[in-house]
Amino acid sequence: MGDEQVVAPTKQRRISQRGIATRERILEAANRLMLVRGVNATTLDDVREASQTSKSQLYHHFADKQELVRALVKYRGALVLQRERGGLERLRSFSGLVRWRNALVQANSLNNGKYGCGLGSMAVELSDQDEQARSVLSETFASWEKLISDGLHRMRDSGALRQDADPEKLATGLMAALQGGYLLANAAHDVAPMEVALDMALEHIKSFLVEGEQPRDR
Amino acid sequence: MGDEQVVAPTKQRRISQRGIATRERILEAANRLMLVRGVNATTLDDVREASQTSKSQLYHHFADKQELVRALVKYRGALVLQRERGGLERLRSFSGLVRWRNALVQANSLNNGKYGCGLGSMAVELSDQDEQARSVLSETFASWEKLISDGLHRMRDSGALRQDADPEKLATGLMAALQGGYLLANAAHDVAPMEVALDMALEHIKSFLVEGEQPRDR
DNA sequence: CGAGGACTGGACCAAACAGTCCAGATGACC
DNA sequence: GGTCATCTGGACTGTTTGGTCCAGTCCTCG
Repeated sequence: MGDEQVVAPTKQRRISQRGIATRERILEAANRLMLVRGVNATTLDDVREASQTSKSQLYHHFADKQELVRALVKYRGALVLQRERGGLERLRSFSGLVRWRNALVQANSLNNGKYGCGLGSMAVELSDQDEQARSVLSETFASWEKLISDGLHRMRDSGALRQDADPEKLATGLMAALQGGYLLANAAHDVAPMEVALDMALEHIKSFLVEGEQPRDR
Repeated sequence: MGDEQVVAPTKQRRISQRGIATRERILEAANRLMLVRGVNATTLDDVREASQTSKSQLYHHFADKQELVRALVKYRGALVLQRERGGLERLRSFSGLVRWRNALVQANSLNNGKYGCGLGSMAVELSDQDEQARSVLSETFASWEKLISDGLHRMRDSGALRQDADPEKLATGLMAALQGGYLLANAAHDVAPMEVALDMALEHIKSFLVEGEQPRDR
């Protein structure tokens, strides 16, 4: 993580390395600020100051605030999917799911549950305000769920999961538990509800494990 | 429902019926607008116009926007708890839980999943912005969960639920599934994810039902 | 029925905000 | 190394926003 160029510029005009770097710097600052303050409570002057840029740079790289927000939606989506791909694309066993859970819980407990999920909070704030942003967010959630359901499919194919398990529904349930967990943890400033929620979802998946089957990987 | 005076005025100065009515009208308008646009995206002029009041009335009844928002948090909290008390305080069986689920799903499907939960969306928007609002929201969620866990306690006491079931954790999990379901349904503009999430949580509770026990009420 | 506080209408204000503009610096390509 | 588009600094603008003010009306209670 960190330096990769996660989102390509939109327009097909010539673009310099310096330009790319500035654009990235703006997005990175917007990402940081809007995660803690929320999208609507963050002003362009906040972003300008935090990114050490000027008004003209903001408007050179983004048509207006809405475009910046939409770019941020894609930016965050790419970051989350990249991170989650790392934790999920080799998922083949229940214990892998537990490790994935632990990583999320640990990350969230570092801020005592604050801030919630970067995608979830944007979804709440933007869904009824920017149809295009909502649509991208919805697709991102779908991709995220697919990473999970692909893993569950692998588990089912390998015989770890029963044939009557429905990977898509299990993945949706797990994602809802995760998002609801983030939300409650944020309201409580305590990671505990997120743990309970994820454990419920994992317990539910566990109930579809083939009886007596033992986890196979390390 | 509709006309009950849900939230009492805060200050202990004399207050007339007309004043109460105006205050209520402002809160009702703020409630309506901020549900669809979000708190930060709704201006006081929006509220003033929608409530057919004037600037001076807004500031006569509320110190500033933050106070209005905090009053709204309590107002919505009282409304939700009132509604939920109706659906949950007589909860004694699993089928009662299913009826409760159906009511929520049906209500949400009327707007194709849009808008989400009035409390959940405020929690996301305000938790990192207004500590006092966060605290009230957190307590409201706790009260809501208690309505559920009280019902589960009754089920456990009556022998419907196994002794090793933990009503508090089950309630938290169910609440997380509900909130996550609202969030995903809002992003997808489709109630389906909420159904899947609630069904997962209900299935989980079901796994704690006493074997062979039949639902007893009508 | 009079006095004083609750309540209201709406003009007004200062600050914050998104967005514009242009002159100049930088970089890429011939 | 000349040319032209990309990129940048920052002053500027028009509007929106939260918030103030005051004159006047309504209501309550003695």
